[in-house]
Amino acid sequence: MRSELEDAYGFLFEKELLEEIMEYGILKEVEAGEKIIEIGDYVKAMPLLLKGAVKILREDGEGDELLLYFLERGDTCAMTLNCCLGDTKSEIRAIAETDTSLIMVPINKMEEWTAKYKSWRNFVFESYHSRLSEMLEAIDAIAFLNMDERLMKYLRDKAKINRDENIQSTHQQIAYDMHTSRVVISRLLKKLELEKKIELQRNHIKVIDL
Amino acid sequence: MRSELEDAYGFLFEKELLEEIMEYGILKEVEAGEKIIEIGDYVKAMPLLLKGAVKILREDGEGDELLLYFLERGDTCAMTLNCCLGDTKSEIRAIAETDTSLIMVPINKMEEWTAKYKSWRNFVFESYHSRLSEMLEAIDAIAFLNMDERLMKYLRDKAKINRDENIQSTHQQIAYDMHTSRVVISRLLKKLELEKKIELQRNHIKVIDL
DNA sequence: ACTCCTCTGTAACTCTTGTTACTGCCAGCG
DNA sequence: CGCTGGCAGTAACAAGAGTTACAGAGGAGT
Repeated sequence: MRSELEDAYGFLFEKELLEEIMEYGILKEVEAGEKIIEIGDYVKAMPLLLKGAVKILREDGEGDELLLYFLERGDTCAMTLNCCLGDTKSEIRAIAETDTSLIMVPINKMEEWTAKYKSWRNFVFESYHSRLSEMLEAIDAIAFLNMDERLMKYLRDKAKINRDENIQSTHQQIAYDMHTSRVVISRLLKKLELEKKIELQRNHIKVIDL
Repeated sequence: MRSELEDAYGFLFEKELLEEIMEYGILKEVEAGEKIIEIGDYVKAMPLLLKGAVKILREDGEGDELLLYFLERGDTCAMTLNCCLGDTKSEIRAIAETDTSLIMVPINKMEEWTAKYKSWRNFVFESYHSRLSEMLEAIDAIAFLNMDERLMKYLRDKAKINRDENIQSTHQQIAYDMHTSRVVISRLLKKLELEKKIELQRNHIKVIDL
């Protein structure tokens, strides 16, 4: 845990802060696909990502989902931050995209560190900043792009986050993430293949035009 | 300025902080329709809303807009906050919805107060929280609602922010805010009128079903 | 090889939204 | 008074996305 923490956050935080994180944080390992936070959960700790990737989803009234963005090593969930401080329920769902390790930091420490460590304050602000930017990007995609462009963006993002141009997903899974239907995704994937931007195989998509 | 500041923020901030805001903040009055922040601007001060309302817009590549949310008295622009701290350009446009007064606080003070005043920290976090929530609401509207539902939500929001069920807008202005075309808005407004949810007159919409 | 189940491809149709084009209305102004 | 320009209503059509239905391909297990 120590070396992973230092790898991911060493250049950001002071030695004492790292020590405190080691002392009060709880290591949590999550497998790909496992749920980390559910909508409506009260969140009692804030996660710091050490390894892996997490996808953040929003849900509509009928239980259908929409992918907002991915988190990576060195990120934290600003939504959780919110919930911790405001003592409100989670408005999003977090699911491990790959096998993931994270450190759960109890809320009361957060308060303390915000007053005590400048580096922590900067981290928290920086984190909010990134998340707002990613929300804007999500809005741009939904509001300004057509489905085929959104799909291409989705595939690129996914390839990037997994560090692998080969994506192991079914069309149905993609459709869930993008809040549309399987048929639409199949149709557009075929179109993208004809445009030589991707290659299709069963349970497998290779992104060429990264 | 003092009484307005106390009205809007008195219950939030300590006396000393209010004094500091009075000392270092600059009062700015903006007329309805005037631009406050443009995309790409470097932001050197953070605004605290005393009076009026501000609309926050996002722009696509072609110069078309999309309304994200409104700010009211007691709000601040988390985006600006971001820009100040991160020294990055504004990613949004801010336009006065009504005649508005705001206090511009220089960035360097912000840093200082974050360390010094707990109430300021809470305010900043609370502000981020609200903005993230509003972004989520915006995403919900775009991703999950049909145009007619979005339009109704827009009209209700607008009536609320102006504290007036009578909206003085042309169909074209609404179309800009919602990133669609005038014809679509006219069509849907007519439909909403038939459903007795609104009443239409020239340059004027009355929201019945608030 | 056969079976079963999941995944993918495709056609045909509907619905919503966007586009183009034209008409008439109203207000302000010379 | 009539002209003009901005605004609103509407029709007709186009395009994109969602839906339903069905056929066939691929893989795992027997």
